[in-house]
Amino acid sequence: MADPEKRFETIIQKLRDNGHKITPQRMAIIKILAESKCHPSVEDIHDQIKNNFSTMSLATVYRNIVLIKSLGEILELGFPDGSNRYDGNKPYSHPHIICVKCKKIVDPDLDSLEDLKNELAVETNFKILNHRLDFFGICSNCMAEEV
Amino acid sequence: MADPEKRFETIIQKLRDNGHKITPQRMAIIKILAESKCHPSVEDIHDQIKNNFSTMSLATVYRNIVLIKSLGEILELGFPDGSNRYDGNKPYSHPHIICVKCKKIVDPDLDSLEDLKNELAVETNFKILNHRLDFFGICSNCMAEEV
DNA sequence: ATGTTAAATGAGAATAATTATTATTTAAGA
DNA sequence: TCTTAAATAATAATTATTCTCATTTAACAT
Repeated sequence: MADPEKRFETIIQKLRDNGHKITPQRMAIIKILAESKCHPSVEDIHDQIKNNFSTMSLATVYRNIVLIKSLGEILELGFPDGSNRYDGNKPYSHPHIICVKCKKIVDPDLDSLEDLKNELAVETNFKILNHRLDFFGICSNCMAEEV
Repeated sequence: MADPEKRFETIIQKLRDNGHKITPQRMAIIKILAESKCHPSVEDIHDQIKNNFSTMSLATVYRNIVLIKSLGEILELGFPDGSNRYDGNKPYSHPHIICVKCKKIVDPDLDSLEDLKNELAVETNFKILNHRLDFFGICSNCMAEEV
């Protein structure tokens, strides 16, 4: 996991470089995205900020996510049930493993992913650009709780 | 790819076994899902059937997909832009590689996927149940077209 | 410091995809 | 053929996201 402070600064700088203003609302959103505890949803972000910023609009969260995504600084994870989750800490393709019980999301390091990509490139002749790899299972904690 | 005829029969039989009626609309939907050319969307299915069945309702397509999904006979692929695609031919987790130019979806055979799963299980201590693996890239055809 | 201006925001309306409702139709077994 | 619960068509309701527009404000110049 990258240092949230550094990620925050990186995103802010990128916005500055592209001529965008740094507003308090924007900073609050980026602070949460830079940390990306548990890959928050738009609602999560909005709820969290509303505690300090009672007038924070949902539209502002959406707008900022679109903007920062267009700069390549957040990764969007869409799920079939329509829930979108965001990761501003590691904004590039990487595998996840998700506990179907407690919904925890873990980022594993998988050395053999390179082998898989090589096999894929050879077999399909595609030029591979990025990926979305999610595994679903039950974490050791939830497994222990099962009787 | 499984034989679409066989897949059709399998799904129909499973519906019968669970006490569901076999209507013409239902059969038309299942016929398309059993083949799953290019993993159709709800709209694709509806449009295709409307040619023969002018009164076919969108809601019926949605309802049948929910039902057949609950019986484990179709795989739902949700994408971040909100588009959901369906595969009733191979209704279990399997990797895809998707051309970002022509949107073609290919199902590769990846022997090294087992190694990856093993590495993952060891590293995370999760009990792995299923997965969603999508690679995005450019197919050889589209690559050739680039100047 | 103050003024200027284009960008950003808040609030609510608009949109689009999906789900629910209800009256009507129909598949399947008696 | 009859009966009945399930399925359908049409449309209303719902929900997540995007748009609109009046207002505010960050950033820059003076």
